[in-house]
Amino acid sequence: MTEATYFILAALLQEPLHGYGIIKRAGEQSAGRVKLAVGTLYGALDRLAEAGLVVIDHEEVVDGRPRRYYRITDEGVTAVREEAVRLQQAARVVTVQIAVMGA
Amino acid sequence: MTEATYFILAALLQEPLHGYGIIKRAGEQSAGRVKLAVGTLYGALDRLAEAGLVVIDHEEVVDGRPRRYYRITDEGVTAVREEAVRLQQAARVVTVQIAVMGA
DNA sequence: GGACCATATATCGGGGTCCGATATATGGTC
DNA sequence: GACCATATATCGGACCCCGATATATGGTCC
Repeated sequence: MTEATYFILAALLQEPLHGYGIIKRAGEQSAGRVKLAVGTLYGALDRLAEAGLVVIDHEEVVDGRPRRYYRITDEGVTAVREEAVRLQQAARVVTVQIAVMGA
Repeated sequence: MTEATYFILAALLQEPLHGYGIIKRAGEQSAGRVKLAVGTLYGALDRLAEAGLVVIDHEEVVDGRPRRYYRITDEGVTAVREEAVRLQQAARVVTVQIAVMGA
């Protein structure tokens, strides 16, 4: 799983969001470090939807323009949880070694 | 930093290794999850060397074939340590939210 | 002896992903 | 009027991964 898809799924854990909302949420959750580009977002959302990790929750029309809300699926929650474990383990590989160096 | 470059740097933390040794070490450190492809390795090593995160430590000749040992630089150690922190924080973004969901 | 695998380096090309640029549209601020 | 935030969508360039391929040796297995 790429970093972009990971943060998209993470952004959707609380509630369904539309595209622009995902970008903002991902920025908030990472303290500004992650800035999803729009070109990244829509391509990644298409792939996630095809993989069944997200689905379209509902669509609204605001100011005459459509707004599409995406919802994470149970499968998506499982996938992002497993990825979090992998990231945690990857981080440990380095931190443990550096801790030993310092000792 | 991509996952491949991260695990290459992690593999070099203990001691200088040659290409094939890096592949094996990365596999060991990740309990078999990370399998660096050779095509990935040499391209990534070139980029890391250009960025100054690794340098060629020395070259040996074994059975008439050269064996090139790469060493991580201080800059490389700093970079991989910072990346470990980022991975840790990224993992937390998900684990904290899921913990709250369960509560 | 031949097949296969581990060791070992190197390159090439295809494919996937990221992301800035661009287009389009509205409403608010300065 | 200019600019920015909000909002969706697409395209192309750039970057990176990785399997395939080439080359070479030594060991194991049948």
